[in-house]
Amino acid sequence: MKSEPAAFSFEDLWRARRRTTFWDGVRNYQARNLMRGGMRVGDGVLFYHSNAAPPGVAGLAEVASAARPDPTQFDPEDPHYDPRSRREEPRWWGVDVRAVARLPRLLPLEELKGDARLAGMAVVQRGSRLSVQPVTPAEWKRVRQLAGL
DNA sequence: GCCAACGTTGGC
DNA sequence: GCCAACGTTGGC
Repeated sequence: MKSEPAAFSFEDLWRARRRTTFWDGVRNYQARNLMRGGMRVGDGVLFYHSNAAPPGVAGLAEVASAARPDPTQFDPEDPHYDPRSRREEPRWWGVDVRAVARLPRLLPLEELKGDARLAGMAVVQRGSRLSVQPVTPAEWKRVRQLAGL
């Protein structure tokens, strides 16, 4: 799951109450579908810093709730307000995410790209903009290994 | 700041 | 349903 650290970093999550936050603001159907249908409580999450110097995996987290409607879609004052959303049929969903482990070091995208075993990983593909991406068990293990865990 | 890649919108 | 225009993402 990607976040711009200037907006919300892994350290922000680590310091949050119960190290948990609701992952709101996702406005992409593919990413929504992954959160709503592709996640189970307890699933591992790679917390990725995008638009950062350097970009990369900043920490480990986990899915901490089932998906539920994102309240920001109904709030006209919120930048993620979506006037097309109706409460009877919410368009945008999110999950709770809980920080689980800091990494000994940030694992830069450049290293992910340089690792043959991660060649298929979504985040290393050219033009990969999706903010929520699936990670295979093998990729998960390899990332942990590279990060020094 | 640049710009390629991508998703969405809306005219037709 | 097509596709050009547009806005956004995100690496560099």
